[in-house]
Amino acid sequence: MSAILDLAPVSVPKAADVLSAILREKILTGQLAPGQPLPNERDLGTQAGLSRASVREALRILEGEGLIATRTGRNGGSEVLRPSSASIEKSVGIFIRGQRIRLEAVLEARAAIEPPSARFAALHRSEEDLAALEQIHARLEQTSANDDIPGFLRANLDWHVQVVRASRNELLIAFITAMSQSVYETTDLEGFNSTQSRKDVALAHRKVMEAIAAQDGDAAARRMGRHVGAYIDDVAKTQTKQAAGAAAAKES
Amino acid sequence: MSAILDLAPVSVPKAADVLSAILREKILTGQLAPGQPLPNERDLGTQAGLSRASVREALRILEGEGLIATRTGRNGGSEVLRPSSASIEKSVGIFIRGQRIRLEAVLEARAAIEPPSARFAALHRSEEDLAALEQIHARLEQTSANDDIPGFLRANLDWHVQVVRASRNELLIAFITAMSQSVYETTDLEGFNSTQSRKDVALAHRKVMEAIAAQDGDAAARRMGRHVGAYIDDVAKTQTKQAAGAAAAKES
DNA sequence: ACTATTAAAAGGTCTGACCATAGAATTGAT
DNA sequence: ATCAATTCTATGGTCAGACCTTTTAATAGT
Repeated sequence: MSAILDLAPVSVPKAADVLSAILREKILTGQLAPGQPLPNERDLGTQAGLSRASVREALRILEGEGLIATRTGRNGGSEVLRPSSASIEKSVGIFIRGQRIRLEAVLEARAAIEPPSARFAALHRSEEDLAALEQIHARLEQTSANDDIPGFLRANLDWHVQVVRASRNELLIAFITAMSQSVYETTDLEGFNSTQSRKDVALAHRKVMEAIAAQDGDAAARRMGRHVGAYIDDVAKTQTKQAAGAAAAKES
Repeated sequence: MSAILDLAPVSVPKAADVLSAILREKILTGQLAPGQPLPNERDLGTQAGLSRASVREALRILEGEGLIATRTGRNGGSEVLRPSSASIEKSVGIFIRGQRIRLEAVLEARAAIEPPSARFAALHRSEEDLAALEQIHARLEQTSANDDIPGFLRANLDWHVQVVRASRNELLIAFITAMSQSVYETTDLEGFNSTQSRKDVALAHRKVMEAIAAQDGDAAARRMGRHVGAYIDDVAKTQTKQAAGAAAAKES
């Protein structure tokens, strides 16, 4: 007969996962500080009692998480990195593309984050933040005057990111940056075809900047809210028009 | 003599990166649909003209990005996954830990996202959403009555996540979920020691739920804003008290 | 028809070799 | 002594092939 042991399904973790988990923990707890070099792959294998192949898989995992960087050549090897928002941006980008998130949903999320961010920006902004905003705004007006639509879109997005930067909240910055990338890639440029619409954007930005400069959080949040709300409406209208256009074209 | 060719620094991408990029593109564009099996590693190597080691590194990268899953055994192999918010949660968690983001900053970001999310929730919520909220709320009151502080915290966080779920915005859901995990791990439980503070939380939740049920977006956003604002103040106070206590203990 | 055994197909791991790259060390001419 | 060209070497990148482990299909036996 056989005794019933009521064992939980025994997990068989892979060597590379175990090693990467150990190293990840050392990095995240600060035992391995940013800039510090890891032993070379052969030594790591010897120390861990693993083959070089397994060590390499572990390093690849950490590299994918943005925790280390690896260089070839003499004095090469793997170096510990400070985790940046880059991997958040990557995963958000994959999420948006993979889930086929609609542009309106991305804009909606952006619209949710930006007004409170503008409030924080008004409260926390430094003089450098204001200068950066002004510089981007100048670029916005320059590209607008030159009918450089892609440049205008770029400057527009950069301005919004910079507002959030001024909030000094690293998470909000990471989220906005991640979404901006996708917005840039999927935004239709036609919405900015008219000089008037570009002037409206510039004016709204100017009002928000004034509130931020004056450290008036309420006004900054309110004006930003109106601005992004109007923008979403515009996009919706443009897309409706396009859909109508497409339908008309189909009929002919 | 040697002609000047003005070459850009020629990039030497790694085999695994190239292969993973190709497969990633096929997955994200839908050429490889979720559920579909990839060829086995040996075949992939033959098809791509690469060694199995390189193929495995490529698969590991995709696995880390949550794009495929791999099983061992006969009928095993790699299968395409639908990208979920799991990898966003992972990268946000690493970011928070690695950058040593303060709890207040996480709460601040949450406080920024939740009021607009509550507004969307009021506009988009289904009956199922309301039922889910009620159920979590019941758990909150149950754990509160039992002085089950960890359970109360869990129910509390779950409720906030569920509100955002009702917003139907996948990105906001992903962000909130990601942050909640970190909040749960780092929140000090002392803030909920008093029966009164727990009752305050329950009451605030009730008010928000009423607004969401009534599809009153403005009220939902306003009430949620007050609730999370009060919560942040509480945390700040608790931490100040703790700091004072630590200082006093030091002096003695 | 059911159970136990065996076989096969897949991923997981290891070994050891060799290639490619980048910086260090050496050499040699001025 | 200095600088430029050359050679060397430490490191990651790649490959080939073997073997182990896990899972399930196929088979044999009752």
